Amino acid sequence: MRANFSNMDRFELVKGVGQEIIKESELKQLLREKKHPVAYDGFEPSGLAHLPVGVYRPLLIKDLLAAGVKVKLILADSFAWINNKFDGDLERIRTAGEYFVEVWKAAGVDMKKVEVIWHKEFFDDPEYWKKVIIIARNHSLKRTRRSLAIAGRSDDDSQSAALNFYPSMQCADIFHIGADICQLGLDQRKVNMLAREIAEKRDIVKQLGYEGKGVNGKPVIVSHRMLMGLDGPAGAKGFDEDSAIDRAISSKMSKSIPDTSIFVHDSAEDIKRKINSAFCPMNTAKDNPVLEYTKEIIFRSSGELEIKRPEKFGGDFTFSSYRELEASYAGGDLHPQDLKGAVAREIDRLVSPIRVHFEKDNKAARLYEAVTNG
RNA sequence: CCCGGUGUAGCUCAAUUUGGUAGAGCGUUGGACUGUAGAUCCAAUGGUUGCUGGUUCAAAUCCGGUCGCCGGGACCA
Repeated sequence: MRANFSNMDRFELVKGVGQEIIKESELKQLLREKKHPVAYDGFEPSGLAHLPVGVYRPLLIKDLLAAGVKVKLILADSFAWINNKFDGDLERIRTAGEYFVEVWKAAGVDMKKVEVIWHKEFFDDPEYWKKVIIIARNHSLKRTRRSLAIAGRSDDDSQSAALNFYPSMQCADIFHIGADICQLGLDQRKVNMLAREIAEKRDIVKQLGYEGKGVNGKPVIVSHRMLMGLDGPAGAKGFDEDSAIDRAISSKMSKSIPDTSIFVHDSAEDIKRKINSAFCPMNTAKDNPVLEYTKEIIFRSSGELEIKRPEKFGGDFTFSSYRELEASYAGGDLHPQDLKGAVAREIDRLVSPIRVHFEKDNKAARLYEAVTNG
């Protein structure tokens, strides 16, 4: 990897990670001002690692690291506990968290450069709770409910009251770790926006100990894309007022729907079968999950893609950029079935080291076992 | 703790009033059509009716008990 990136290169790298950036001008400024700004991502340990978490996120982390960004990863064990994951058993939640760390190691992330934070540490810190309350004091209950972005608005009232702590806590995380960049999924944008709004008050920023962080005491938001499920775009489910964002979130690949997800433990045959049955309209680049994986995963990881196909369909061909491939596909020169073959092969190439690690390594196998039976 | 509602196929629900061993849509699988998928058409797959005891020739249905979920209320010295 090259050692000296220009600020413009660094900007392009970070920009490439985000589907939405609030705001680009601030990101530019941040990268100018700080050689090693802090970005954070966090999530609740639960279930098995699928493509977005097990393969895509590691690729994004690598890009951030390459841009000189310091990456902090919050394993939201206490959030999972509040949410009653694993029957509220913190030990099992922690095991699930360790499993994910193991996934990223196997995916080739240099975990020495990534700071892993267990949220439970904050949970036990009175200073953290002070920040949670300061944030809660500075926005309305209505705003908190809006930030939750729970699908199916009609039964919002029957949700656990504990969920109301989420937004204030998640915001507090940002200030508590002094994150310059909120690098979470697009589905988390509302909470990040809330943090920006709260950060507009100077005295609050001071109380939260966030002075000098972000840009002018405000965090920059770099929301990464939600990879689509294998079955393609879904209708809007009410996650956001913006219909495009709503659809993007509604269409995301979900761990809880195994048939539309690829997991890092899937065999080459599984992957082939799943990709082959994926939604993939001919000549159409928009809302096409297979093309999305091609762009976001394959080209992000290797920079070229070889298509193998019978002579009668044009013979083998190697694309050296996504742009080139998309044009060919949109023009009808590249057939979906030929693309699928190549995509399945390349996804397996990325998944197989992880899959094998969890089969061969004793510690990893034990974690996998524990999460599977959890 | 009390009152009410509810529990039926993987999912959403019907059949309970007038007992006769369960249906639909969606999903899943296969086929047709496309050199992929989807859409469309055809076919198949689907359930110890929460659990338990009883009444009856016969119980998803009636009666008792029990468990889970949802809503409301009471208690708050």
